[in-house]
Amino acid sequence: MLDIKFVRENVDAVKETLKKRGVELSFDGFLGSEQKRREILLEVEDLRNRRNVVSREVGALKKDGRDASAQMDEMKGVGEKIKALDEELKLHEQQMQDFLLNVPNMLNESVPVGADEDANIEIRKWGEPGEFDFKPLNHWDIGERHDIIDFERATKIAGSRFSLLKGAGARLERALMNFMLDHNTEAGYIEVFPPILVNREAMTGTGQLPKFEEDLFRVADSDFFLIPTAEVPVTNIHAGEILKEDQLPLYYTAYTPCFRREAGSHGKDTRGLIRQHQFNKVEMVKFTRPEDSFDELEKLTANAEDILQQLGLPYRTVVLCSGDIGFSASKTYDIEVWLPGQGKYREISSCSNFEDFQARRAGIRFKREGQKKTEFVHTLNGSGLAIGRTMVAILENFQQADGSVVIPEVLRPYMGMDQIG
RNA sequence: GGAGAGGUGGCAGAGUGGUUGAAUGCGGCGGUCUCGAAAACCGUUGUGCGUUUGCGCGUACCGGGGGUUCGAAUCCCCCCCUCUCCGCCA
Repeated sequence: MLDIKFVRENVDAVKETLKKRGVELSFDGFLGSEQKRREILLEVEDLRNRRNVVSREVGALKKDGRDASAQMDEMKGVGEKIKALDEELKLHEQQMQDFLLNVPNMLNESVPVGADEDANIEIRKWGEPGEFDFKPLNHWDIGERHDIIDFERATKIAGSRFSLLKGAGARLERALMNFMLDHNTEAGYIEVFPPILVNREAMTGTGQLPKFEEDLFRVADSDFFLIPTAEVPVTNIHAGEILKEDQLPLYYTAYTPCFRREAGSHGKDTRGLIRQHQFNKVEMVKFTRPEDSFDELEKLTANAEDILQQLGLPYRTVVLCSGDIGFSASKTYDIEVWLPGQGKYREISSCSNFEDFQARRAGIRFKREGQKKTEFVHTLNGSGLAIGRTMVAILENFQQADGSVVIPEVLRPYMGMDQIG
């Protein structure tokens, strides 16, 4: 959420950002309503003040055993008046809130302007796509061949966009999970295991609600939602808290399953593990001081990249353009891993700085040493990494002519084997 | 699911209609003392919003919402949550 004062004083800049993002949003009534809100507030607080003063008088008079009926009569109608104004005020405040909750974050000036992912800019590349002297298979073919991924039975159990991992496949999933958590823990992240069902408030705090409810699974007859990413419960760990400056920066890492409706992606990635309703991910979340957040974004991204380097998977890093970046983010790097089966780079991690956008929604603040006033922290998060897609990358990149798949060195202690097949 | 208890400041814990933003203790911060520290003593210590160049002032907040009243942490109604016991259960 943007600061209402900021929006009031920077309407043109906000409109410019909306344009860059390709978002249509009407400001009609916003400024007038905001003006009106403050006028009413002034009036109603004045009335309250009067009531408080007179009521105190009444108390003093009665204590002395004197008559206070004149004062009491004077205040008779004031309560009603306050109530009426309060109602009007609430209406305006609700309008402000509804509006602000649907305004996306401002963009960092380094974000390239563009309509869609074609305008994203590659800023780094690591490793070279391997040469194969045979036609590399898709991961689903490899999975089938070794009987480690079973899509048919998963469909029977749940439906499309679900998968059943078996044997070395299930083992690889678990190995990746543990390897990533260990990696991040060594990098200074605190491991947590949060609830994966969260309430509406938490979803609003990180920005999934109210705008993107159709992307989420909601549990029937309750107001619980299945998390689409660990970002939601982990960022909300400190919702409504005031942290001390010396607690920052705060790093967390969490493995969780993630659940997404994929409502708008019919026909995309219908085969394989790339786009699932349920997938596993290890996530990193940071809480930082405002002045540190962009340095921390670089470090966060580097940390995610390091996982790919240790696994020996070629990747490139792109900075998302204004039309492709998410609602809550100020700046985002996507890390894309090379997939020989598809012959292209695919997103495997998304690392974002949200600045104070989520912190304002969720009420995550901190106080500087010796300072009285509180400030919003900056929040960041990034995948480290999406586990299913990492499995895809390993199967496709390390497949051999004989059909076997070589397990990366760093995973072998976790896998208990050197190769699959 | 059944029965009961309870939700007050960072924590513990008073407060049942009139300067109570809230006693007291602990913790935190500042100071006195000390070579230094501990102890002791003194002082200080919530957040949001509005307003003001600033000091400040005003207002709201004692789980949430509504009601009674000149006035509510205190009375009434509804809701939520937590805890204990029983039942069930990984």
